[in-house]
Amino acid sequence: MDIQRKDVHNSNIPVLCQACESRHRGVCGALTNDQLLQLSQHSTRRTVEPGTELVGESLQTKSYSNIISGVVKLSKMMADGRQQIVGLQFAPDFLGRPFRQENGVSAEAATEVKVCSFPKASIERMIREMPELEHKLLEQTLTELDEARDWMLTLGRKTAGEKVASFLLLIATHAFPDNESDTVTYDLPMSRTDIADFLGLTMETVSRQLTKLRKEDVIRIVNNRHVTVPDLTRLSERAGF
Amino acid sequence: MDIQRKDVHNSNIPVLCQACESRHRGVCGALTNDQLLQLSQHSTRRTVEPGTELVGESLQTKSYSNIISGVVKLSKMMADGRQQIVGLQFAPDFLGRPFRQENGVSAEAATEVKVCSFPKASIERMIREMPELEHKLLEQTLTELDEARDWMLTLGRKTAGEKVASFLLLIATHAFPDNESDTVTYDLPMSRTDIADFLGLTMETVSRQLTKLRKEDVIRIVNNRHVTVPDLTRLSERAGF
DNA sequence: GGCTGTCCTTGATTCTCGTCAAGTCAGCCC
DNA sequence: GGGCTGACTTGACGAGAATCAAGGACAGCC
Repeated sequence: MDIQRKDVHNSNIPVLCQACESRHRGVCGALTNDQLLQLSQHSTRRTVEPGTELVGESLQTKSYSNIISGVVKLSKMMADGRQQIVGLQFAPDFLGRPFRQENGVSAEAATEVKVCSFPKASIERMIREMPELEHKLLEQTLTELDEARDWMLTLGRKTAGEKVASFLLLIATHAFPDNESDTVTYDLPMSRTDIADFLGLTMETVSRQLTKLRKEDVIRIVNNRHVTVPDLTRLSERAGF
Repeated sequence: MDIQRKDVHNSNIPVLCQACESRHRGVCGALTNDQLLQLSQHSTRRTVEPGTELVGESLQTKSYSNIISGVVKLSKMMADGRQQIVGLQFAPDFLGRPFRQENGVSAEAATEVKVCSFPKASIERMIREMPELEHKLLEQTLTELDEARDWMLTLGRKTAGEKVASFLLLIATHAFPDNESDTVTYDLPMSRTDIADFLGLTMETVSRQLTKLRKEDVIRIVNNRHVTVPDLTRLSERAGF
């Protein structure tokens, strides 16, 4: 009976949304099935290649998106070309700056990324009608602010070695948020150049520090991207904790 | 008549709130006079000396505050004592991390600071009842996130000289948000050590860069703290813009 | 197989900023 | 006045990361 009820229940949920993380951990969790249905009629799903610009400084934001899978990098650039990645976003994060145009931040797919996009107007109307949706947004924004401040400590006060270890640790924890074990394997979502832009270093320094960690068996790397951390505690000591 | 009406109108506003910036640009703007009255009955005003800890990692947050005047610094510290200031807050900012305990950030008065504090429970109840209040909080949080990301670019990619100029510019624009003229005079709200902790530098480097800017007449300094910027455009070029 | 381009690593050198150590200056107390 | 303190400045030196320059490793392509 219970199972049947659940089936009936699920049948009200738009097909697109049925397996979507955003319904659980993301902002869509604030919506009723009816609202979800209504929104899903205006939403479009797409898969984009690494390097695709999702929110540009030029490209005016006409829509918001949920990240279904993949990693998006947010970056800022100076007039002379110096670049800094100011945040990474993972599924099921909400992408877009409500109530204001993006403050000189551009968003680009770091890996292959699946997104679900809605028109700006639909979301803004729903926000006004559904305080619970705004609450979810506030929660996510506060989390992003905490993460930004953690990273400021990394940028301002850590050595190159600690920075690289901090990055490896960040990816490890975000790729497997519920990981219990002390060992973990994953693919780096970005190039050495991107890592350098995230850490405020040069590509060469990142490479040297990775080599150092590899030689001291804190990590193992195959194919430049595939990383194994045999002992997360040891990595986290290297990160300055 | 109009004047009279305004007087009557004002008489409903709690005395404490009548001249308070938070009612205009801050979160209290979301409240009706009745709600303001209700809240003000539980609120306390106090003035604290520079150096006072307002939100500690130890000290559990039992209350939220509005900053009435002065500057508050938010900082994070590593196990070995390295410190990074991750944000500055000015009147009429809201102080405190809703819905969660502070994520290892401590808040300390940089200057003499006046705050208006309310019990955690009162605010959280009002947030549930008043979506408009939550909206204000979201607005402030988004602004803080933008500022944090701007600062990440400064920390990660600017030279010592550009960092110090960026700091002087930040204070100039926050001290006089509506300044039209190209010249401005103000007091630095913090010591060289604090500035260094904000910029990810050492005290000595900050001092040398200030001297350099002074010798090249980009700024003038008297009494270590009192700064005059004769030409904001020139300062902002030095900051990397 | 060789060719090309991209991404990454490694080495040599330079330079910015941190470290360590004096030295200056204003305020304060006696 | 003299000495003390704390905040800041200045100088000499060195370490760590940037820069400049080759040199692999690997995939795609002919």
